[in-house]
Amino acid sequence: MRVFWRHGYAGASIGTLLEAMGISRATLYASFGDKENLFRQVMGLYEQEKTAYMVEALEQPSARAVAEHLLEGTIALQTSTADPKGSMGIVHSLSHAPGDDEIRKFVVQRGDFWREKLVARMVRAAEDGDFAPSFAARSLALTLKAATDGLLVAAGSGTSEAELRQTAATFLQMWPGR
Amino acid sequence: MRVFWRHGYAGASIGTLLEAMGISRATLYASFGDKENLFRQVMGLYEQEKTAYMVEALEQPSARAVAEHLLEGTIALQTSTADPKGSMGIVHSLSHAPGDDEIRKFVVQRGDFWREKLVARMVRAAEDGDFAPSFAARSLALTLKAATDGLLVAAGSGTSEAELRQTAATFLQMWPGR
DNA sequence: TGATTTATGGAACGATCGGTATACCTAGGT
DNA sequence: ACCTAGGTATACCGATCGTTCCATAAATCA
Repeated sequence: MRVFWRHGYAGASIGTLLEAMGISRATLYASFGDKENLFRQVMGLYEQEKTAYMVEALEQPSARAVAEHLLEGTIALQTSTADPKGSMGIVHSLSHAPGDDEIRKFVVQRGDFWREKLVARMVRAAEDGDFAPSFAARSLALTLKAATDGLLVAAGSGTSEAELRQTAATFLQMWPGR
Repeated sequence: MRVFWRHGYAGASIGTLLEAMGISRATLYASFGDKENLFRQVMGLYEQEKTAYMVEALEQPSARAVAEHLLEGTIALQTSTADPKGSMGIVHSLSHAPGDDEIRKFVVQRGDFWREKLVARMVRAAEDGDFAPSFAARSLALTLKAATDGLLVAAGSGTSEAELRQTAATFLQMWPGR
């Protein structure tokens, strides 16, 4: 997972994957079929292990709490010294190298799924009166998504955790109250 | 430029570049040296042709006007049918494929340059009293940068111009007044 | 013990990559 | 008429890629 995360699908060579997994070439192909199939299973592991905070965030009681939890989870994902920086999803959703087409579609589809979950949550928050009616629920969700994606891009280019936290705090300062 | 933009450095093969440029292999190597040098010159063209709106944005009279111009320019960059979606800078700043190291450093360095320009502009805006003193100028700049990067990520994954505009409008709605 | 599964190391495959070298062509200047 | 500069087409180089195949060794189990 970390090899794909760090180097991207095309940049992760079979040899590098074998070394990291500690198995032989034949075993990999017998167990996973091919590289693309392996990546799909890896994405499942990534969502399960690394983006569980998204589920928790959606369960928060208010729009602000959702935003707080989502931003905090995004930053926490960048604090591990063992894991690569940035987002595995974003890296692959932007990869338009020839041959990466199926991979890109797959990853974008996963991203769309979570985006719509967030939109739905903000629609409910609007009904709860969590923010002023002058704000469109869907747009507010997309703005929050853009903010977390922006943080992940910044993290991937080497921005420090402290600066990420300040950025997130400022975004929350801008976040509309009821 | 569009070949690098669409496919990324590693994904842009020499053959594809030759076809797009309409020259022969020997001419390319005689004129540009190697692929990396060609890319550096392409990045210069990109900044000059496609990101001129950043300079204009920094010249706007208020923090809000800067944000408006920056967001508008970011979205306008995504409206061309001839150009690829997303940002050439972001795509390459996240590419950690082996051999892309020098390219990544170069692009990240360009991004840092513009980020600091934006920070400096927001510091001046703070002195002008463009927003409440409870907001930190640097963090506000980073938040704006995160928002534009988030928009570019969304655009790269196929988000429509209409939704990008609504997202930008909502962000501006959140933007602090004086 | 003997049979079966599952792993291994290693060779080989066709394809593609960035980059180089060679031979030929053509327009312009003196 | 001749030389030169800069273009093209084409073949080739070594390296790396994902993938397949094969003979063999280790572990599992009736």
